[in-house]
Amino acid sequence: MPELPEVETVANGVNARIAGDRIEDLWFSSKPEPMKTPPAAMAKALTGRSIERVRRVGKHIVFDFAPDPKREPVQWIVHLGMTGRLVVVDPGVPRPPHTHGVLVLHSGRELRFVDARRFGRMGLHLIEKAKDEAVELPGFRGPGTEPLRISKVDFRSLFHKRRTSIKAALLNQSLLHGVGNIYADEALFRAGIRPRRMAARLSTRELDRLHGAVQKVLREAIRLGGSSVSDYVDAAGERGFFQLRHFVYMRTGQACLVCGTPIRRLVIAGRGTHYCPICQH
DNA sequence: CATGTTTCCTGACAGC
DNA sequence: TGCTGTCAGGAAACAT
Repeated sequence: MPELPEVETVANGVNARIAGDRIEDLWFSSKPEPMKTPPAAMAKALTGRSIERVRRVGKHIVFDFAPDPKREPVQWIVHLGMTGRLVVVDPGVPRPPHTHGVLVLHSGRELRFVDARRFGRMGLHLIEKAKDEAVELPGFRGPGTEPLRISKVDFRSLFHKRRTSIKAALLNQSLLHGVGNIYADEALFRAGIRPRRMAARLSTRELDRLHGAVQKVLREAIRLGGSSVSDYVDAAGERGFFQLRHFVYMRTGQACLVCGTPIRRLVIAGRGTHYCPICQH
């Protein structure tokens, strides 16, 4: 499931392959769920555009285009949801099932959005002024704060009044953007904090430890190409390796890698939550 | 406003 | 073998 490290890996991979290419043609499936913007409007706005850069903002993938004085500035935004894939393929490769969007590029290659479960989204963002950070497309949530850039002080103030569990707060994208279920569990383990603790009751020291753990775990995961837990692959179809470094996620009943105690599972905010009852307090 | 719960989807898997 | 039921979860929509 794509969280910040997986989305970053995909965005960088797509960028490396198609930056500078031009959109010649577009195709979209008839499934309404993945479309934040009607397909006809997306096709009209994007045909002929030159792709300047592809980058990650939060869990969103943002496509920036070369300025065109005759046309309104736009961005194309893709969210991978649970099972979404964005892959660049050479001409002639058969389209797999659950393909919902295809950009046919000038080079002949295709950028495809494939998503079995249809939790992913594609949409157009009309911009008046080019904005570097914000994703304000109606229907797409604002970016919250980038966890890799937030300072210790800002991190503390994000959570210190929240009367909910720290796990739920970490998953709240209007606070921190990009942390999902895997990295919330892994960061809480590394910080030695139980997921059910109320955010507002954490000490400054604990919040500082969590700040460090979130950044460390995300950086390490980016370095390893993300976690391939279900079917995640990057833009070249390669799996990541961070799943080999998981201490708790999906390890219910298995021995804690630090103390040997069986890992426990509970449900918080509707998500499976994994922790060590000895290492985390 | 803040927080909790339900819903959308299909593939994988367990159990019979 | 093939069916049924359960589970996985990001985030919008809805409820409290």
